[in-house]
Amino acid sequence: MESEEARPRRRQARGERRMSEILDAAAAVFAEQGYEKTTTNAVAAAAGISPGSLYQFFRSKEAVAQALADRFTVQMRAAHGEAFAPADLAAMDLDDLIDRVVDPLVAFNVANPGFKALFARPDMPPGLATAAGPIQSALLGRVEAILAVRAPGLSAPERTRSARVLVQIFQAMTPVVVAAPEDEREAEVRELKKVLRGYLAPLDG
Amino acid sequence: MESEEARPRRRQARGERRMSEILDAAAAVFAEQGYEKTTTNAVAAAAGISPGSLYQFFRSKEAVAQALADRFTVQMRAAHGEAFAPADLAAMDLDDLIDRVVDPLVAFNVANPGFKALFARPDMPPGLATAAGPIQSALLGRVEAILAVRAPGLSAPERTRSARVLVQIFQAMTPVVVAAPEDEREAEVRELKKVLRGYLAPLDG
Amino acid sequence: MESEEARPRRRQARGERRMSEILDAAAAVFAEQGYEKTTTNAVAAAAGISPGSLYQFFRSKEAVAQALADRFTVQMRAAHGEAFAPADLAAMDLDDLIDRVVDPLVAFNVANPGFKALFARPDMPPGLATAAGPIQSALLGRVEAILAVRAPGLSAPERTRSARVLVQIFQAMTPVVVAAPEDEREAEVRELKKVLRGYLAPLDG
Amino acid sequence: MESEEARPRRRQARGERRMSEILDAAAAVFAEQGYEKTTTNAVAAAAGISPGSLYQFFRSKEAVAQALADRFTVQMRAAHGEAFAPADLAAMDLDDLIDRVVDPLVAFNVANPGFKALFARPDMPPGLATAAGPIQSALLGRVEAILAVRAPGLSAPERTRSARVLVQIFQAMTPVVVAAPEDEREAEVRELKKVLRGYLAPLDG
DNA sequence: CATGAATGAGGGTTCATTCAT
DNA sequence: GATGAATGAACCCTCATTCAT
Repeated sequence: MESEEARPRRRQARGERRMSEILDAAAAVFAEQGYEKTTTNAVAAAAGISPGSLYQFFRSKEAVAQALADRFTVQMRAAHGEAFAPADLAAMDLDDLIDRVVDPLVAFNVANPGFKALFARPDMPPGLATAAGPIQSALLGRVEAILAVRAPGLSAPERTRSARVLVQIFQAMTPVVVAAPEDEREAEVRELKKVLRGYLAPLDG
Repeated sequence: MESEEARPRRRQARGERRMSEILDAAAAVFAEQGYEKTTTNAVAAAAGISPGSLYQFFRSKEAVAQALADRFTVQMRAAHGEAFAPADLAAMDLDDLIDRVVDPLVAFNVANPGFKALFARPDMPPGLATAAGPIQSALLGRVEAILAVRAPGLSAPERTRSARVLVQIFQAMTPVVVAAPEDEREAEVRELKKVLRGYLAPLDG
Repeated sequence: MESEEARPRRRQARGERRMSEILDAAAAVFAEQGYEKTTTNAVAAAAGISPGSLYQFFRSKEAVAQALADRFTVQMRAAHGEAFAPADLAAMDLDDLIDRVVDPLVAFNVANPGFKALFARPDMPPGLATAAGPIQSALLGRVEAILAVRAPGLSAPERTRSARVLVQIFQAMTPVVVAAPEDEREAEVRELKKVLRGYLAPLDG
Repeated sequence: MESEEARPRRRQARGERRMSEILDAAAAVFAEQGYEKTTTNAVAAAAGISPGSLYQFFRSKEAVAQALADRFTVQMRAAHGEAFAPADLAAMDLDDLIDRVVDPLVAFNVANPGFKALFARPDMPPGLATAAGPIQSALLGRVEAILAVRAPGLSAPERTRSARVLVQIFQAMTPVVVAAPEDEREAEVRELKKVLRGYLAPLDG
């Protein structure tokens, strides 16, 4: 028999797990079909549940995407967590710095092929307010923080713009890296880093 | 009354014009709504024709997108036509070269905001075979040609890869440039060029 | 070949006819199933068209109900049109007056069994703002006008209230009259008139 | 610990209480939303139980409505119980008689706003067989009994019909009375009584 | 060729009901 | 008995496409 406390917690745990499973399924389907062509029924089926059940956890298709994006944000933040510790940022070699930032991000993207489907949603009403918003800003903030240390000569607006450019580059090249066959991936990553270095080097104090 | 010969030709000419008008309308609607959210009826209405008529010229919505992409390819090719004339490529200053290539492309993208809606279609079934394929390869070929002249040390596969990287960068940053308010566009373009130069400089013979 | 003027008019005429057919079908289905249980697909099927076609004429199920209510209003107004001519209202015998008002209304309700399904929609959000609103106010206004002539002693608020009572009575008894087998209908109508007369006689100047 | 005999009885008592609570909740929700728009989950939530539990007491949504109607019938019967005691019916003043019958009924309706939601259900398949059936017949029988005393000249069928008319009137006007702001209620009730008296007076022996 | 009404499969979502715990 | 997650049929509505005129 369950203790009075254990029951709700277990219930909740089960719910959390289900939500997670649904998001896993959604990530897979979004990755394969894109956001618009993805059916909620397809997501439900991929999650092994009925369409009705999906709506017990998420109010709408959009809410699923939102939650998935949120989860990606959290996961990504965790994925490269200490990479941005400002402690040794100043002294580090530029190449090392780039490795430290890029490698976990690439690993994350490779491990989460559904990510890009939400990261760049093109069919959204207003210009930039996609579900990717939070993800983007998370990255942006960190890159800006790095620039503040490594390129102190930049004015605030310049720093913001440069950060945006770097994130943009990363976003642009990531799909190619992810889509590349495993044995070419390394080479693609090298190119990505070259681009970043080429842009960063002149700024680097 | 029309001559027996003139009639078909005129017919054809009228048809061409109609197709062009439809594509104009499609470009506008795609630009505003994105590919998936665009309805064929909306395109027909924007073109001032009936839905049935649209299907007299294009087999499907996809075919409209395809044709539009093709037209963009041709227009773009024309837009920067002689920029790639190999004559003086070898001797030119790198910054000048970049200007020569980038400026017309940017101008084209600014003038054709519908372009990017097809250029980066995320909801397409197979990995990369979007309607943008032809556009991309057109660009790719030219960039490769330039690299062949400016970076003769590169092996063929390296050249291909580098060209792809350059095109990728361009594609990634173009939407930002296009979306930027007019008075900031110049600055965005400068950043784009910085990125390209940063990547190209080490390769440049 | 159609004249330039005839074409749009004929088109429009066809559209009007279709709308009318849909409303006929809707009236039948509403009458049989009630508003909530009525399916738009059922209405379309009853009208001999596809679900999609229905939506070419009406934006939503609600819009169908609205249009039907409007049509009923117009038809009903026409049905007893001159019955309310104020000319001879003053001199007329009370029983005759009641006959003049009630008979056409009853005939209308018998001929339009779908009417009551919209006339008293219980599942609508706000208290009284159903599609029947206009119908009710149409009747109300006319009854008030009659009272102004026949019961000049009533104050304006009293007149309004009395009119509402009369309309209420009529609404309440109409479903019974309509549902009654043909050979009992006459008797039911007599009762209805008795009720009305019983309420009106003391007011009648 | 419960005695072997007490247990089942207590169980049953608890069950009765639960059922009653559910019906309370149902009455409230039906009153607010109407029958069709009311969800069983909403009723369960309002009753503070789970959807599954609701179905332990009632076979279906319809069964809940039925039981609620039954309970209303019983309550109403009790509410005006002795009002119909035939003892002094014959001698009573007509106005007094009406007061005696109407006042408790009005009070009951005011106190049970959910009543009317079931009393006049429009979306029911067959002509008249709504959940209100029993309620109606209960009232009907009593009114008929009164008429038998007060209007002995009426034939049996006439009596039945007249009773139905009276009940109909009452039903029609009750929603208005209930919905009226408190300070206008009295006036509405007066009108209702006027209607009833106007119809009854000629029949009254 | 043009038209635009017509089509109908399918999408997102709801809700009465069931069932494993 | 109680729970509440799970179910799945069905609803309203959209839109790419067709076809009679």
